Amino acid sequence: MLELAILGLLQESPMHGYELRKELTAKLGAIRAAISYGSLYPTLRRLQAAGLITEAAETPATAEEVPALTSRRGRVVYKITAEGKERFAELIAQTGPESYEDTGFGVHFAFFARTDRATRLRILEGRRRKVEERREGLRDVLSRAAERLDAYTLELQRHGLEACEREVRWLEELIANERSGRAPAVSTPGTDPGSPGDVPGHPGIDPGSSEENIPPPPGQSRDEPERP
Amino acid sequence: MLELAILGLLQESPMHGYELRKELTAKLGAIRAAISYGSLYPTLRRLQAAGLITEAAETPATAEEVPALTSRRGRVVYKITAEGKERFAELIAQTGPESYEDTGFGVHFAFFARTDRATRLRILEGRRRKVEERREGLRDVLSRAAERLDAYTLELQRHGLEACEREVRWLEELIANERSGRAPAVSTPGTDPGSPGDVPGHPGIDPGSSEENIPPPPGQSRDEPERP
DNA sequence: GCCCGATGTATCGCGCCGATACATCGCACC
DNA sequence: GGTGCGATGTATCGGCGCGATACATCGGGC
Repeated sequence: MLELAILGLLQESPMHGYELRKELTAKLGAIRAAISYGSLYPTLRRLQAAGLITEAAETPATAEEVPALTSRRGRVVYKITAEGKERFAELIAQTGPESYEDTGFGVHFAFFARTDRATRLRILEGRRRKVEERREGLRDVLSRAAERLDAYTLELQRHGLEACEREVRWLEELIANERSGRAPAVSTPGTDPGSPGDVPGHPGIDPGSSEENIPPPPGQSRDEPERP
Repeated sequence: MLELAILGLLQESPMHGYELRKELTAKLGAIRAAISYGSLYPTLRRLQAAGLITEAAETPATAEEVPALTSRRGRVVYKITAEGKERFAELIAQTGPESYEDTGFGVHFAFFARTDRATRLRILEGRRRKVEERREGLRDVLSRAAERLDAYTLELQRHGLEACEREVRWLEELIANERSGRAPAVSTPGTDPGSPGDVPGHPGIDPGSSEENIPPPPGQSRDEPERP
C-alpha cells in the first residue's frame, strides 16, 4: 500500500522523505494514521533498489532560484522513474483482495484521478461486494448468535453494521455518478440526517475531456508528459 | 491487542486455537477481519511462555489415558492462569495511545462487560478525544488545503469527516448512558434514517447490582470465581 | 547566549498478515 | 466400498509496517 502511495505522490513532484510523509498524511488522512518513518524509509530504500525511484539532485540545477545559502543538510530527494510509473499503473489498476478494513481501497480511491473510468468502476464495485459480504456476516451474527454475546459486544456489532450499510450507500452513489459520467462528488448530506438533499455542490473533475485523458490533480506539477 | 482479546475469551472458557479464532471472529467481527493463524499461534506460544495461559488436558479427565491411536488429533486446549487474569485486568484498564483507526478501542469495548463503569467512561472519553482530534485535522485539510487536492481525494476526506462526526455522536450517547447508569444500548436507529425511535429493546447488563460486580456475559461460563 | 520547536534521516525489535503445507474427520455421492 | 471434498486442526515463513528512539541542523524568541 505504501508503495502505491509513494509512487503516486512522486508522480506529481519529486520529494524527500519528510515532505513525502507530510503529503501522505494530508492525502490519506481520512483513512489512516500518519505514516511511520519506520515504514517510510525502508520502503524508499526498497523502491530505489527495485529501480522504481532514483535520487535527484537536491540543489536546483539552475541555482539561485532558492536563496538557501545554507548548504544542504543530508536531504535526499527522490523522483520516480519510467519503471516506477509502469509499476504504479499496474498497482493502481489491480483490485486486490482488500480485506474490509484494509486501507487498500482508500489508497486506490485517493489516486482515482490517475485512473480511467472502467478501472474506477471495477474497484468501486469490488469494494461494494466486500462490504456487502461483511454486512451479511454481521447480520448473521446479530440474528443467530445474539444471545451468546453480551450487550456491549452487540452494540459494537450494531454500530459496525450501520457503518457497513452507510458505506454501501456511499459506494452506490459513487458508482452511479461514475456511470453517468459525472464528477466524483456525492450528495454531501452534511450533518443533518433529516434531509437527504441532492445538492450537487462541488464541480469536481472536468468530465468533458476524453475518457483516456487522466487529468493531473490541481497543484504544483513539475514534469509529467503523463503517458498512460 | 490480540493478547488482550485471547485473555478475555479464555476467561469465559478454555479453548483450542481453531475455536479461539472462530469466537474471536464472531466477537470482533465488527472491527477487524478474521484473525490470522500467523498471528494466533505465535501469540498463544508467547502467552504460554509468559505463564499467562497453560495447556489443559484435551481428553476428559476420566477418559482413557493413552490417546495414541487416532483417539484425538493434535488439538491443544488452553486455559487462562491466575497471572493471565491479572494481566487481562491490567490491559483492559489502560487507555493506551490508541491511534484513530486502531482496533485497540474496539477490542476494549468488546470486553466492556468485564470492566467497571469508571474505566468504561475513561476509555470512552479517551476515544472521543482522539476522534475529535482527527476530526479537526480533517476539517483543517478540507478548509485550508482543499484546492491542492483533487476531487476524489476531497470526497474521501469528506466521507472520513462524516464518519468521525458520527462516531463522536455515538460515543456521546454511550457516555451519557454510562453516566446515567443505564445499559449500553443506544437508540438503535436501525436501517430507517427517518425514525430515530427510542425503542430500548435490549435489556443489556443488569445495572442494579453493585458497581464492583462485573457480570460475566451470558453464555457458557465454566469456572470463574470472578475476583475483581 | 541559550533553549526550543520544526525539519530531517535513520535503525531496531517485534506484532501481525497472507500464503502455504499437511493431516484427519465426516459425509455425500456413485 | 471407494472416492472426493469441505470442515477441522496445527504450524511455519517472509515480509510489511509500527512505535520508540537517536542524532543533527536550522530559525527564531527571549
